[in-house]
Amino acid sequence: MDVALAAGVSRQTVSNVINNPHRVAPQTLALVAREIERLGFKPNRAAQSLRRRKADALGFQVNAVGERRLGNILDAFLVELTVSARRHDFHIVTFAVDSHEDPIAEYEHLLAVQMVDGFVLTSTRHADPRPGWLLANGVPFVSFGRVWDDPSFTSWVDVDGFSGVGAGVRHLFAQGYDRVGFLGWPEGSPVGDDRRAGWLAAAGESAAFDAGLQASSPQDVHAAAAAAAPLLESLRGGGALICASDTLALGAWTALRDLGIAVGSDVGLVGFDDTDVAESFAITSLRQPLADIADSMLDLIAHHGRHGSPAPGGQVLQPIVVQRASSTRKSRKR
Amino acid sequence: MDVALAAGVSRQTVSNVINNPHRVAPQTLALVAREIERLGFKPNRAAQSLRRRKADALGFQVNAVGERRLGNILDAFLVELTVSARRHDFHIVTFAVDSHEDPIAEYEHLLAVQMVDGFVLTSTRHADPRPGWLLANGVPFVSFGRVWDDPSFTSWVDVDGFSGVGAGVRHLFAQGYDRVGFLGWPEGSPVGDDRRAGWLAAAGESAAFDAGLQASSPQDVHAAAAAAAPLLESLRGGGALICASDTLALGAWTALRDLGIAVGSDVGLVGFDDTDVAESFAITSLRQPLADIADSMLDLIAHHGRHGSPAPGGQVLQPIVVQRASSTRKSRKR
DNA sequence: CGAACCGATTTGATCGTTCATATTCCAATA
DNA sequence: TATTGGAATATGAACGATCAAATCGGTTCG
Repeated sequence: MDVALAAGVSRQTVSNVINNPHRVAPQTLALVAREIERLGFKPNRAAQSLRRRKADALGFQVNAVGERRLGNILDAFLVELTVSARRHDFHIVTFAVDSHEDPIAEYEHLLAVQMVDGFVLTSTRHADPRPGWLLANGVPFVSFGRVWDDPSFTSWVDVDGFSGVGAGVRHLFAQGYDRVGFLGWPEGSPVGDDRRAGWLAAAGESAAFDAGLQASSPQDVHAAAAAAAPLLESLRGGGALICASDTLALGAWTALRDLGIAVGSDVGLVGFDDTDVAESFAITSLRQPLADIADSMLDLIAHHGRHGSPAPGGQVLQPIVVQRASSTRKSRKR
Repeated sequence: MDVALAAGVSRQTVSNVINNPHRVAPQTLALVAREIERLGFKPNRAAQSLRRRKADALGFQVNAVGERRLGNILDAFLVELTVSARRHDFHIVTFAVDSHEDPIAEYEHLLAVQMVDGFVLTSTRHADPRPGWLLANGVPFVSFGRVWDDPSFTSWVDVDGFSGVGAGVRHLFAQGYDRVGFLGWPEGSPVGDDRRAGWLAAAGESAAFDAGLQASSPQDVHAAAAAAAPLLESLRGGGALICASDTLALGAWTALRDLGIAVGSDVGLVGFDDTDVAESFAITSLRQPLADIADSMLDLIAHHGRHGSPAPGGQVLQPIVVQRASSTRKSRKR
């Protein structure tokens, strides 16, 4: 080792300077640290990885090809995750899984060749085989989004859809809209149902509550526009619509335009996720705190790595209202 | 080594079975291969990496946080790259660079610790320091998009914007639109200027060519709508507009709606990149062959890896017209 | 019949680090 | 003075693969 030679100490001492500074005499520490700095020494990851039997990397399954990206936060999430990972001394390795293939195989492979130590899961489906398999094999992982199937899985971080929509509804009332309708996904998706329940609870508190002011549509702009249109007709003149996603909100936005209803000043509109779609169309939305989410997730996984067992308890983070023109009642004239 | 024991051969023979099968006697080969299969043996990447001094991984710099993703193909590209990488025995490692930080430092770091062997560049800017540095240091890399600054950099794969727009223009004429205008970015961006030139060349061939039928706008839906509006007025009744990006096209789309002009049947519209935006709004667009691009890029980088020097010659791939409602003149009544 | 050759396989060293276990040195204690 | 203890540092082995060179059998040939 070059540094060892230059500093006149053994390789182990250099190793200790980096990994166990407290074991090294202050004077030696300073000397070696200076040489490390001077020579720009960086420990070789392959060698570390081989000896320590860990990769310092996490796998991240990217959306299958052809998957919808519009109004999807996962791409933005990957960026935040990458940024966070650096602080946690992890690297992120992407991988894809053929849809007609055993989804577990690639996870198994990456672990077997010691390419990654664990995984960051997203888009956990109903009856998803991954959490169970990972848990059974003692593989560290965290999921972005609750693993609704099984409450005993606790390695997750999620956003509070219920409270989030509630906050959105209260925001709309505070802006002076008198009724708030809801456009969600068809019943049956845990996330969607949670958000709908948030609307029911918050809007239900108002005097003018009408449980009929809701509609549902799949996650598609065109379909959402069609589903929203009749609802928007009845919200004309001071009502507002809150949606389970920005994509749905965008659908509603185009419907409003087609109906000749002024977005914001006549009918309020709020989306969910605060994707680029919301920003581009000036639609108020509920921002998922992606940076905090990524950070929490890596904390949880690092905990697992250190203690050998999953960290207890999932974490629910609060989204925040990002106000834009679509929920601004009136630009004040002066 | 377990397999060696089970097959009754030395570890080196097992290694040869995997890496140099021709050196092994057919009978031994079969025997060892069977044991490898049976025991599910996968060579440890850390050990390989240490010995061979290569990481079998490429770095991919993700968009800075806060970067526009709407109408951006890079997220989709990363997916294709990940898929392709697997075929080329590479892994993709994402990393981010703080905007106020030396952009080279992270590249240097990843190489120094032997986390990656090379890089896949995207979004090469004018006067980008990266290609020069990488070249000077003999680091394998490919760029998605020409490195316009310096024609001596040949490690790139790009899409032919000139021809692509030309194909779009011809498509529009074939559909029966009589004039084709252009909405592009402000002059000065090589990509944008290339696409504009493609319009000039193709539209210039038509009898009714009017060089005044163009406008420009930054890459933003709202701004694009404002810039497109006057142009669209003069294209009413059988004209068409081709745009330098889907984002611009989406702006034009909203402008058409606001002007009460029927998209497609009255005025044609074509975007570029074929992102989700185009699909969601039924806008005809020029599809970048991302899978082919990723494949070509990895071929180039693998070439560098094998031969120690950059592969000669950049590659230009052709985008193809994906027709949707926005450029369909009339749904045939029956 | 021995030398030379050849393909198939094995052996020893090595990549760069960390772990486990020495060793060294010096001060405090019996 | 000899003993013990502990902090600081050094040494040998190991992680799991590949490389380079050695060995082993068996042919071929002079």
